[in-house]
Amino acid sequence: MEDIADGKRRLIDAALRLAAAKRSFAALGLRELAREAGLNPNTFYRHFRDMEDLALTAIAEVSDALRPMLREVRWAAARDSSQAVAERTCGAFFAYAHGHADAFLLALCGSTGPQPGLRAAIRQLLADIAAEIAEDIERLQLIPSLPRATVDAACAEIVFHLFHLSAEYLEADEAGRRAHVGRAVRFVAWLLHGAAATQAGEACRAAEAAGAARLSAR
Amino acid sequence: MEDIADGKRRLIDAALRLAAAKRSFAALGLRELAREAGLNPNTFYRHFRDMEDLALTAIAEVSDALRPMLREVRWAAARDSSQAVAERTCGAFFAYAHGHADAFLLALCGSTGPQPGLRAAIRQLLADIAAEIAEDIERLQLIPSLPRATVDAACAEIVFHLFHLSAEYLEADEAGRRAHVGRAVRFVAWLLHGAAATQAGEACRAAEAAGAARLSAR
DNA sequence: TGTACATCAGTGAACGCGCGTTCACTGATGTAC
DNA sequence: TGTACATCAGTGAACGCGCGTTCACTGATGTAC
Repeated sequence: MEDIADGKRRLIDAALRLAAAKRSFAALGLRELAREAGLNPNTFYRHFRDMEDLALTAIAEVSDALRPMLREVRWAAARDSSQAVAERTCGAFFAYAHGHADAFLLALCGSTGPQPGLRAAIRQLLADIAAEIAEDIERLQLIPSLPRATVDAACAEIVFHLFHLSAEYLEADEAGRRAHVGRAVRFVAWLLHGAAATQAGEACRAAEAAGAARLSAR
Repeated sequence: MEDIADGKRRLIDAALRLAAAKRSFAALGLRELAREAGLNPNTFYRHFRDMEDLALTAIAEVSDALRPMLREVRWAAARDSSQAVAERTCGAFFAYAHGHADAFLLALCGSTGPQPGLRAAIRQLLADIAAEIAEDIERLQLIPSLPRATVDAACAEIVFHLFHLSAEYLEADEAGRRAHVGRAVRFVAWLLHGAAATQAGEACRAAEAAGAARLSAR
């Protein structure tokens, strides 16, 4: 991470800048990239096999920074109040997206782009974040009524939703961005309440069914 | 729609085929497109100003077919049972995505792509579908407890989620596709239940607050 | 401490190729009189 | 009913340009002895 060659660093940064500016990683040219980085086109091959290789490197950097940061936010928020966890995680997620808009736009482009490896890496990043959230929900006992499988599923939907929402977030102005964070927070609340309510309903129905079975067994 | 020139039709179809195959509309070339359509590169200019113009035409066709179809499905399902509406709408949505995979992949690529007009058109399409669902929920009195603004917001989240989910749906095999429809149905149930529960909670708290105010006013 | 050698980032010229866009053209299908 | 003209989809050649990739090279930094 730290002892990365100067040219490699410049190529990654240039790729983020260009892909974000033209909102397409697929249409990014190697020479265009080298020009932006102030390097000979050839130098690209010193560091990367191809464009996908570069994108995977950039995504790995985002993953390594974003995931521990979010985890840290959740544990800090949990110390204050369990209600704050969702809100603060949403806030931190979008704040990171805002601070690393280029990387997020690359990830958003890449998630629907031509490189299967890149699509898979982004999907994996979202899956990892979701798994960590689910784990924290369990460890911090935030929603004790929900079975782990349901928590996993709900977290996957939440991370998926927030990620795609970040596309609209990044295009908005200051007021719009605040509105999007609010929208996301409400979405998370709805989904978790809904999952809990559905769970309770099912448990209730199961209990009723068991009761009916006991009655009819008499 | 019907009296569309033969070459124009072939260019649109070729664009859908190529964009879906390479999973990128941005990286689609004009000559490549004409080759696929079996036409002279020049013919493109007879029918379209540029690539964005072509994409907007394709999206408009999808919109004109998909929206009335979904509406029809909802009203037909409502005649059977109000519970079936969400499930059948999800099913019909993904069935359409499956039958028009090329167009959906273009829309998915386009939603993060370089052309601002195309991004806006896709966003508008999703907004229109969401508005129609919200309208139907109100007219069919499917969730009478929810105020219209909340229904609007929930529908927007649902359509947004299903649209992006369709990317994973289209990559899955037969079993995976069924699983994705199930996932979507459960998601919709969670979100609507959650919105209703949150609403009830707020109404309750408001009532309590009003009660407390009345008490303290004595 | 000095020398020889290996490693590695970056260079510059050259290649053949497909690109978007232009121009002037053809040939078929309406349409006015 | 016939003729002249307009409209329109599609053609083919040509343009200059930027592309990805290759090759053989430089010069700096480490490393073994």
